[in-house]
Amino acid sequence: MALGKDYATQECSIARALEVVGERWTLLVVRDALYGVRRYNDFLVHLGIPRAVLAARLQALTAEGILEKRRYQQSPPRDEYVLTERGIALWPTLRALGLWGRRHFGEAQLRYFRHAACGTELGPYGECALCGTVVPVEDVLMEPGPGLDPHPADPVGRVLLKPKRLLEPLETEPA
Amino acid sequence: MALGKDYATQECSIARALEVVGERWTLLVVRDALYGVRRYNDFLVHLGIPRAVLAARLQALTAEGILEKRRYQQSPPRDEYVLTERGIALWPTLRALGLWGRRHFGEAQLRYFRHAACGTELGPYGECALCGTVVPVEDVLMEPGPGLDPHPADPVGRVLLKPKRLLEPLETEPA
DNA sequence: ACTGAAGGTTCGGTCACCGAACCAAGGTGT
DNA sequence: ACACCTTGGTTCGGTGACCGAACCTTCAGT
Repeated sequence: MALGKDYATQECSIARALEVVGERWTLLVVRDALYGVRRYNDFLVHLGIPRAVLAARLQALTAEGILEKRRYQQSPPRDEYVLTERGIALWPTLRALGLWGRRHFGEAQLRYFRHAACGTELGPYGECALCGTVVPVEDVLMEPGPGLDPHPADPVGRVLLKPKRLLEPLETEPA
Repeated sequence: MALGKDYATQECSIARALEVVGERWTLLVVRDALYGVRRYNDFLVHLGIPRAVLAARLQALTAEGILEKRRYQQSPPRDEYVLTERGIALWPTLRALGLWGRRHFGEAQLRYFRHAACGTELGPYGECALCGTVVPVEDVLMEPGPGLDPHPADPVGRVLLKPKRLLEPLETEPA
């Protein structure tokens, strides 16, 4: 966990995973990256995370091969953080966690996740019941649900109100 | 998260879930509970967790309705902590997290999870390919794999070397 | 009365997290 | 040329979570 003490005595893949993504904020950064957030400032305003913590998480996730830092313009030099295959592979975990949270602690449907090809809402394991396949992350269409605040304070939240595919980068909005 | 600051600005089931199970050690306690650990001392020696932290986690998980504290003998009064339905529902999350951890950071197979009825190893979503059904947690048989240390230092680890079903309580071994 | 096991609580130290302030590089406006 | 803005950070002091170790309580057995 890169915390004071690791889970040294644990011989367990779950503990290994938590060492990497178990710290505070880490999974929410990955979630935002799945939603298409790529830039430091967008993570910052959407998560409400302290700047220093965000910088540390981005660096750690990059070091672990979950995010990749990529120059997207030369002048002025700007980098974005994009999920690697290893990071994308966290989608089933986040999906399971989100379903559990909604079922047991939240009532309202905040977002729908559909198979982009046919519009069918995904099953609990990210599968499309109609097509009978597990839907690849980039073919998942995310739409706002009835429980979602229609007027979020932060601009990133507003951009995320529009239906879009996972991983598809945020359209940078005009200031 | 019951941490200094919660994920207040997040309107998201994942954030809600992490508020409940996102703290250090929490998911490992739930994992152990799935493995059949029920008693304070067994959690303690198996996790190597500080006593105060364990007490806090058990209390918080009980308050959230994930564990249930249950008197299992009157004299001396002894309580055990058992997963509720809400706690058992975390199995898919832990399964996904464990698979991710093994695939991306650990090599060896530490434990097998099989459908007790037919012996088939579970698929990524806890389904039995042979029977074509999602296997209920209590029908999952856990067996040690080749990567697991055959002589763990702690007694609970030794008991967990024996194949057993999830949720089935540990056989208390003689001192 | 003494000992031991189970299940905690207390305590002082360290380290992660917090918000706010500051910094730097590269445009942009005037 | 100069001020100012945007982006992406780093630094800093304060708070609180986590750490190991020690201590405490209840009850059983002898």
